[in-house]
Amino acid sequence: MPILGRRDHIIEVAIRLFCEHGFHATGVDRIMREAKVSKKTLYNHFRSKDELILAALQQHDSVFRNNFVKDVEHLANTPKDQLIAIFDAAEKWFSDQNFFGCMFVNVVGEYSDPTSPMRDVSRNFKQMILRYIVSLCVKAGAKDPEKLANELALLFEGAIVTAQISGSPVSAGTAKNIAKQLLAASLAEKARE
Amino acid sequence: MPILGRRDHIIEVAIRLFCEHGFHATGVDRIMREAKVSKKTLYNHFRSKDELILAALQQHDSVFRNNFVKDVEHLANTPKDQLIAIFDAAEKWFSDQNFFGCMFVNVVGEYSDPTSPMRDVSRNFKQMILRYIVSLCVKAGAKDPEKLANELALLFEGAIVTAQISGSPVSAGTAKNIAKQLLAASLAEKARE
DNA sequence: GCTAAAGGAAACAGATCGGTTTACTTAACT
DNA sequence: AGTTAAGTAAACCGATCTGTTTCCTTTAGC
Repeated sequence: MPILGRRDHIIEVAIRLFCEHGFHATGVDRIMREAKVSKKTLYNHFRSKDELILAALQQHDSVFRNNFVKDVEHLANTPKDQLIAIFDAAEKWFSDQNFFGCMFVNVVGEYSDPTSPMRDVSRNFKQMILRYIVSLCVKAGAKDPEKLANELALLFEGAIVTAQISGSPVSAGTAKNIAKQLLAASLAEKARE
Repeated sequence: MPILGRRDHIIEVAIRLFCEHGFHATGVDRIMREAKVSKKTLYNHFRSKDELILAALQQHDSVFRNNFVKDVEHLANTPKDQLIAIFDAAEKWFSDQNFFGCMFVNVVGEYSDPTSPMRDVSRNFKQMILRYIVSLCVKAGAKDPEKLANELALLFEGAIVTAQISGSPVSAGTAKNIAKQLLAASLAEKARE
């Protein structure tokens, strides 16, 4: 296996284990065993477990972003419809056998120090999602795009956690329903100007 | 210290540490050290760490429920206003120095086995919150109380996680704003009958 | 074909994990 | 006053944790 592929493979395995079992509960021994890689190789690519955690979070950030945006764009064509399609993509995500909630929410539950780099990555991820929703709100012609985007992001967050705890994807539909109302109200207000 | 007081004291310390640092990261040594209790005493009251975790979750369940309902009832008098006051109580909660998100969300991030007793406790907690909101919706005269309650519970969840990650309590206001719209719409639909 | 980097397996280190046991002390009840 | 239950501090257990090191094999480039 090529060198860069090996590093990515370790990260991929680590993401899966961190998502399913958490960060403190996942030891490096298990990661190297499941990645079929020696401990020396693992520590050759990552200086510490914390660095591997950070690399996993950053990788998951970009992979999730790409997949999610792609999903939304395949599910709807106009910005207005895409704002709603966010929750269809969410439902698909929640229905996956390997859905264990949001990795960035889970990591924040294990590292509470606000100066921790893990929390930085989590905050950045959520801000990235928010910026994406803001851009759709602007293109859709919302009255107050920032406000609407914050509301939709909060709905998204609520749907994720509710699905994680209940074990059911129906929360996506609940959130979608509210989103439709908020979007319609925002567009109507704009039209009334 | 009386015997029952000692057990409760251990649980109280455990709850604080589990909330701040997570479950796997908090060792029994640290709990006994901060509770100023010997290891023998701790294992005399709890057969294992898992049993202590469960006891902590159950205790937090009832304490949180009592405090939260009391807060809501002090903040508003009518069921309709109390449904909105949920988010004022939430803002107060988020502003606390010792706010580390919802203990039941955090525990689910560390124990993914759906048959785990920790997840049972979490599901039960969220259902208890939902039933409370349903009862308020019924008393408020909502058109579809179950539906509205599910929506408000999802908003509540979203506000909690958003506050936890962002470190700001403003998400409570965002959720409150949406809640007002949903409640008004539900009551208006009912009146139109 | 030789050199050098990289990987694998496994031993090792020191700390910490959950949990048990021992020896001694405290406090309460008849 | 003497018994008993419950406490403490600390040693101890085996397992596991993150991280390092050793020794040997593979592989790739010149």
